[in-house]
Amino acid sequence: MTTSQLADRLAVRPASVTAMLQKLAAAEPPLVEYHKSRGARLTEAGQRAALAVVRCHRLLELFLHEKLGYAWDEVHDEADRLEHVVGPAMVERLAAALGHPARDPHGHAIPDADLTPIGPAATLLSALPAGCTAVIDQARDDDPALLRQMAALGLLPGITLTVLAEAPATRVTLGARGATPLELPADLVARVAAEPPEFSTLTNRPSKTMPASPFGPSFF
Amino acid sequence: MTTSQLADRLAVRPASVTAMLQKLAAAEPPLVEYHKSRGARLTEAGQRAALAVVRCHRLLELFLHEKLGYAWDEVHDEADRLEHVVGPAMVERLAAALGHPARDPHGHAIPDADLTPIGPAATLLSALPAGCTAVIDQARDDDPALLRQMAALGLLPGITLTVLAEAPATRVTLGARGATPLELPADLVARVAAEPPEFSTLTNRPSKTMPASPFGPSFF
DNA sequence: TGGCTAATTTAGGCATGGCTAAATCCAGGC
DNA sequence: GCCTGGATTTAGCCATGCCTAAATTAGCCA
Repeated sequence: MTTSQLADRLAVRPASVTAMLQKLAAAEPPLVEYHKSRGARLTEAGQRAALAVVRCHRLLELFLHEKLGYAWDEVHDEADRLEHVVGPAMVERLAAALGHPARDPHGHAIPDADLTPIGPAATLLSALPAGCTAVIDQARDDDPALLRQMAALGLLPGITLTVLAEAPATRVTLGARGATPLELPADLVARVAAEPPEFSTLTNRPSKTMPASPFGPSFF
Repeated sequence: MTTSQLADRLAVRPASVTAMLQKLAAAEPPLVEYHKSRGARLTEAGQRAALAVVRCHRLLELFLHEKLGYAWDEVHDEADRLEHVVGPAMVERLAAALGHPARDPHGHAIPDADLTPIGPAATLLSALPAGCTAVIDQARDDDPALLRQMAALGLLPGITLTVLAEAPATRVTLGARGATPLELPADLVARVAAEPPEFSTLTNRPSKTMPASPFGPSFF
């Protein structure tokens, strides 16, 4: 990662990134390996620290959705604030209370307690060739409007779709066959990933109901 | 409240208190009414802000105990960190998930959603006259050792006790009558409050089991 | 009323994590 | 091999919330 890539992602000035990278590289143990004017990369320790935060964030998202009845487009911001103060003990209690889940409400893998690195994401819808059949795997969690749009279209993790055309616009059919074709917006197909049915661990498990949790929180 | 009283309670230097009081008094709306060199007092808005934090803190404590299986002496610190980042929506969802409870695990009243001020606490055990029968009402939540000691003695909110003697040490019997007398440490009786049975809303409701939650979290 | 002591406030620092502006670096084009 | 422009780093500020040390205030007693 270069300094400016990080600055863009974090919506922060490059100078601030430089300062923070220097600090993280000087930490004990160092969390990044930093080569002046040349970019930085996570160390082993840095990757574990990052995975711990990701684990916490995703468990919180699932908790807010499953146990408190939040809609799947509302959980990200709350989790973002909570993730930095939730202690390790609470993370594990949350995991236990949720049954040590493998995925958050958006389909993202939840790192296990050992902080094993998680594999690469599935393929973006925008990269699927026409004729291809795939299972929705995950969607970015930081754009509520995207998530609401997906819910409205019935485009949820676990749903199977078939690509009819990729240009000029992505046209797909949902479900098995014969359903009415949908035209998917370009910004959507660039931020939703899918997998071949034979790879998906979500197939035919159309997630209780990501959007609004109409049944209410599970412990009422 | 004077500056030094606040400094003591907050374990902070008086100079820091002065600075913060000036800031809170200058806030819009002002949260404290501050008279230079003369002390400060909460404004209406300040009291509401404080009650909102207390409500959040106590709901979190109850949540951690009831839903995540924390022991009652472990919840305070976690709640202290969480209370400042939990948003208003989550507070109300927690309240709903817990059934809009009136008390936290230590017996403290939870302010309602309207932030109605809560009444004065019950009487300290140390102030009960010999011969008096009372129901344990609440205990300070910020001292895990005290809470563990109470649990070990069976001194839980809702438990009825009778004071046999107040000096030189407080001796009590727990439960109805005839039980073996207990001698209570001075630091304990100064931090646990009780009420006359006819005032208590906890009578004969010896709280499922404050200490360890042996049945595990309620939604397993 | 003067003065003394304790309480309080002011003045000036430190660390965090952001910022801008200015210097420096470096890679590609000539 | 230079030179130039974008990327990067440095230098120097700002706000927060805490600190210490010094000045000030206030209340009490003679």
